[in-house]
Amino acid sequence: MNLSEITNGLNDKQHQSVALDNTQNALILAGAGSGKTRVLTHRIAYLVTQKNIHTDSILAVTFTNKAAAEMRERLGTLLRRSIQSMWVGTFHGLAHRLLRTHYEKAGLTSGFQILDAQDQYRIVKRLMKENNIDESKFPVRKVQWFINQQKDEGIRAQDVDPGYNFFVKKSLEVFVLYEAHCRANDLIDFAELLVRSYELLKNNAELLEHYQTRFSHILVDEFQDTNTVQYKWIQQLFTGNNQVFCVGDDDQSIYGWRGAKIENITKLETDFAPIQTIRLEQNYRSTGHILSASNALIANNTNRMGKSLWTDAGDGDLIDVYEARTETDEADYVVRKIQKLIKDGGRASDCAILYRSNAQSRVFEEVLIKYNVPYIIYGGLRFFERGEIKDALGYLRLIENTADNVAFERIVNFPTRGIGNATLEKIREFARNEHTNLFQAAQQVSPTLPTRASNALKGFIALIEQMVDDSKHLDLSEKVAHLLSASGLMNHYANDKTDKAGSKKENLEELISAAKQYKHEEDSEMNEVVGFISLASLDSSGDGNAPAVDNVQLMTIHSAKGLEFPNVFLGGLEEDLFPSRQSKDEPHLMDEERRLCYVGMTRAMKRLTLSFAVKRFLHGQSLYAYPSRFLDEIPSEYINKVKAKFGATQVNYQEDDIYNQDIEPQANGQLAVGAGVRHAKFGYGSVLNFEGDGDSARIQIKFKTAGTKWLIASYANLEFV
DNA sequence: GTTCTCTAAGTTTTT
DNA sequence: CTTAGAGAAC
Repeated sequence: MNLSEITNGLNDKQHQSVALDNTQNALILAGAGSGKTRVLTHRIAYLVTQKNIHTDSILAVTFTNKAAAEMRERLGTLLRRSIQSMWVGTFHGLAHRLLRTHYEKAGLTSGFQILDAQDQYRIVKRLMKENNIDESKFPVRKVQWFINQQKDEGIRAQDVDPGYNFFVKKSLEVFVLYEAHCRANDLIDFAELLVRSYELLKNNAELLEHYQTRFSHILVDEFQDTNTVQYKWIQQLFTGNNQVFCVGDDDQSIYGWRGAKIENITKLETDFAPIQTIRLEQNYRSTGHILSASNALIANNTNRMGKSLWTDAGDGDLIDVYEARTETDEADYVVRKIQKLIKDGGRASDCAILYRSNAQSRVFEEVLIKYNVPYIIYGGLRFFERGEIKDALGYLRLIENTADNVAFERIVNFPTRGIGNATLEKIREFARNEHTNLFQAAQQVSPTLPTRASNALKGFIALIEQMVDDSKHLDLSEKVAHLLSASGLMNHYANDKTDKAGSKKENLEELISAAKQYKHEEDSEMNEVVGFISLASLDSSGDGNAPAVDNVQLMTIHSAKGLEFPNVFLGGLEEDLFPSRQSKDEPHLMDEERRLCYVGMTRAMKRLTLSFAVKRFLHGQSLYAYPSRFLDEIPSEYINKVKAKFGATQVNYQEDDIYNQDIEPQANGQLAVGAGVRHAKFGYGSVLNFEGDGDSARIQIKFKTAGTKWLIASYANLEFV
């Protein structure tokens, strides 16, 4: 591969960044839509092909799994060679890898488990209860928050100065208990992954030196989102004999609430000196008005590093600002506009609806269903975070490692089998006194219990032992399938009357196929089951498969970062919602809200629509709201104001008459969007959406009486009418 | 010990 | 509007 292949189509600044001398540290201040990912991947390609840097010597860190996957893919096609051995991943993913490889030196056993936010919450809550700390005075969530905040700063419990703040004092008590509990049980929460791997290298000079020598080139994406520990992690690997290449944009820092420090970008210039700073300011994404409006908005922030984006793409359309009467009116306007775009030849997937908080998605969802517009929601409750999935994984974890106490607690009495709190408390006490795990404690305690409890517990122990035995020779997906039926989970959810749509059962079936699709890396530090379980904790999205059908995309602005769409609808621009109420009192929080708005607006390529509702139903009550201050900060010359005429949204719309809709039906044989179907239990309905074909197809159907559901073709037994 | 019903409290963003 | 928790009835 020659140089021109790599630098082809890059502008001057991009070219300069990519082809910097390989002994040079660099900070690339890359504005929204300035080709940041491109520069990063081409830089790696340049190093590998032009400077003969081995792929093993490259460490590339991103913030999200999505970004890491994208980078891997782009590099694969660009380099046309295996990048297997290259360390590309998220901070958390790479830290995890370090800990798995050197678990002993990190003070862990090979079976250590990752705690997700929910697991952590449960543990903090139980510790507080056991130690009589009043939850009403010290909310669990706040204490959990406090603990994570310290850890994001790299601060251990013993290093916290309680001062005279009573809340801090109490939280610190819990922090101490929590740390002891995690150490005793081999538990690693998200923040701990980073702190522990940082300490691992700090305390093992040879190990640190090994990685310092190995990684001659360290590349970091989204540098403005790094927190203190992440910064120290990078700094520690840097010796001056290797090079860093950091890409970031201070105007897009939106994770301050999670401990991210924008200042880290400025600190780079001293801590990694000499470092060359290059600004990428040409925007290739948005048209002129959108860009000017975004520039004007962000100019209201203080302490910017300074940067002004420009484009030669022309002015484009004005930004529509819609004044809705209510949140339903807002959604109605947005969805009908999307329908019109589709009718005029646009694609649904070219449209994105963005919002500040997840709760706002519901109204949009309802209206999209009403108008039969296919959609997909990102975020919200993620696949691997669903209760039924965590139950199943609990069994998988316990079978893999009976010492897994978190898993034990979760499933010992689920589905219910007569093991109550009284019994559990005895098991816990025994485990504490004898320094053993809960499963072993249960084995010891069971004969001493009253008959009923004893039998119940013995039954559970036998069940797990049997499952361990049975699944020895099964592969991963067979294991999952087996445990679902043997544990009684599948049966439980199949008979669950509260699960009206049967979606929990479907999710469990989905878990089997997720296990089937899981690709385990041969040279991994983990076995297949542990690898799968870790994936479930670290990559909560779970939806690896892209939507097969053309869908409108709904997500929070946070999850839209790094993405772009031809048509963006940004809703809920009201004071106290966006900017959020919690950010009002603190100028630096307000600045972050503004950056968030800036990120949202700069996702748009061709058309941007902003909207706000005069009256909004939120938190169970209707409130009148003022338009967001951000709207006032956009000069009126870029804006086209749209207002609801009274009655304008009263459409002559018939529930069942999907043929009156503005949607082009998509078809795959008999299976077609809009096709009428009959289901034995749910009755008549029409197809809204589908993925895949044949028996494995998943079909979304709006039933006349039973609501909207996703069904699997092979189970649903549909009759086309 | 389990299940049902009622009340109260909390609601930004995510690896 | 949701969800978690308490209390009562089985």
